[in-house]
Amino acid sequence: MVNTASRSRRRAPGNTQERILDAAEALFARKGYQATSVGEVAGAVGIRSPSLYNHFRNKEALYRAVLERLLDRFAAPMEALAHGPITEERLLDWLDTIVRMHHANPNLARLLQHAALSGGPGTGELIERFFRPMMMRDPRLEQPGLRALGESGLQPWAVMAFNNLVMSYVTMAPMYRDLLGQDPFGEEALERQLALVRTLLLAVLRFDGAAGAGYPPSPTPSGIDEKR
Amino acid sequence: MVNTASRSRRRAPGNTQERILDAAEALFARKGYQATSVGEVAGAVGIRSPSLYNHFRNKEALYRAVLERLLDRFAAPMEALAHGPITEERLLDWLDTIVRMHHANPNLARLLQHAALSGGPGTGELIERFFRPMMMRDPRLEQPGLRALGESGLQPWAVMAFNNLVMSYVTMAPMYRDLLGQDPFGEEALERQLALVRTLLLAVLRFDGAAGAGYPPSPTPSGIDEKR
DNA sequence: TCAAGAGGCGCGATTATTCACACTTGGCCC
DNA sequence: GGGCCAAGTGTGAATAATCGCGCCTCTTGA
Repeated sequence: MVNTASRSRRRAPGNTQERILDAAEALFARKGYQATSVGEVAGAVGIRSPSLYNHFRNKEALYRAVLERLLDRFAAPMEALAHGPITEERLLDWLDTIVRMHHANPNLARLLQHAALSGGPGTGELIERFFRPMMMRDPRLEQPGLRALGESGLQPWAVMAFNNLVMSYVTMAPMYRDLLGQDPFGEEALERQLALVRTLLLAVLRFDGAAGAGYPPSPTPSGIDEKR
Repeated sequence: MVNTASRSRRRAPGNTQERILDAAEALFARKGYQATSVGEVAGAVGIRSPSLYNHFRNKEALYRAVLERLLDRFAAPMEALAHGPITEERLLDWLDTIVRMHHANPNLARLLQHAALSGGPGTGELIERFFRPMMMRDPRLEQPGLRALGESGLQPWAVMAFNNLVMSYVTMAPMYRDLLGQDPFGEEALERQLALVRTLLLAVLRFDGAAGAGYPPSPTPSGIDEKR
């Protein structure tokens, strides 16, 4: 479908727009929206910043394009989990899928984390499009253990917890790199993270009544400085 | 000369240095090191940026002072957990404590998250002083379920997971504020988070064999307990 | 009277963005 | 083929704003 008949001269090795998006994604993910300069992005691509404006109206448009591309990448696999009854093994599948997605492409989690901390353009849409769908109280919880979850009103909290668990692995990984003595994004680490997360889910499901409000109102260990 | 305009009493409640630290902490926590300008900090305090240099040598020194103060606040309660044998209920206490600490003062978690994503001054020290101590393979695991954890080499991974879980609650909370229909930093939310996290820990401890050996897609080729 | 601390001024660098301009193309007419 | 133009994509120079930060003066509480 793509012609690209003649080999480009010394001009553009590939689609510049795509290369800008790649570079911008990496930089926005690492430094956030504000701390990333368009000159930096341009430099990473190998052009000067004014040239970048031939492809994107401004910095914000570039950022939104990056977001859009990332959300699209995640949309399809998530959609697949959206139909049919929810069983234990389907929950495991869901976990498995998002762990692998974030592992294979950590930048969405990083951008979401930046947005959660600092805000920035499009944060509202981000919430609506990425978080809202997975937080809606789901009437499809059919198994007894799962139904308890849904009816106790705990479901969104549990979803949040597991989602945080998965995303923070990606966003905090650099901190643990040395401590673990293993590349957090290697194959072996992925398997370990998968096993751990799966174990947690199974454990909490089996635990059952767990969800119930039957928890002692916290013993309050030692003094914790409140804000003055 | 004439432009006096006669400001209000310039005697502030506490000394200016403290107020600068407060403002800087809030801003660094929200926007990160690079994206925060000293003018912004000064503005929040109610002074001009050159005045700020009467109290801190430069931006980096200010940032490090903020870090220092935060680490100090967390040091004492953490220290309390550092001695004696580790039992199930002591683990629960530990979780309880750090959840409450982060809840009462979310800024350390936010700064750590920024540092994990973008680096910045003092990131190395942050790792050594905050993460290293809690990641060291602990010989004090005495209960059978816990011993399995330690000997399987899974301990650091489990610690990381629970720490991530607690910290990401703080750093991601803004995203969920609307979705949960509740202030994530209110009293009620704290209790809920405490119950959830405690349930998770108990569940995974009870789950036992949890170590992961029994999981199909996780071969776990053994022998990872080596430390680099 | 004195020093701590606040503010005005300003330098040099960097920011996002615009503009005028060069060059390389593919397509079209002759 | 050659001539020609429009579109696309690159550039350096220039804009105004903001950045971190040093210098120097003035106010103020002790």
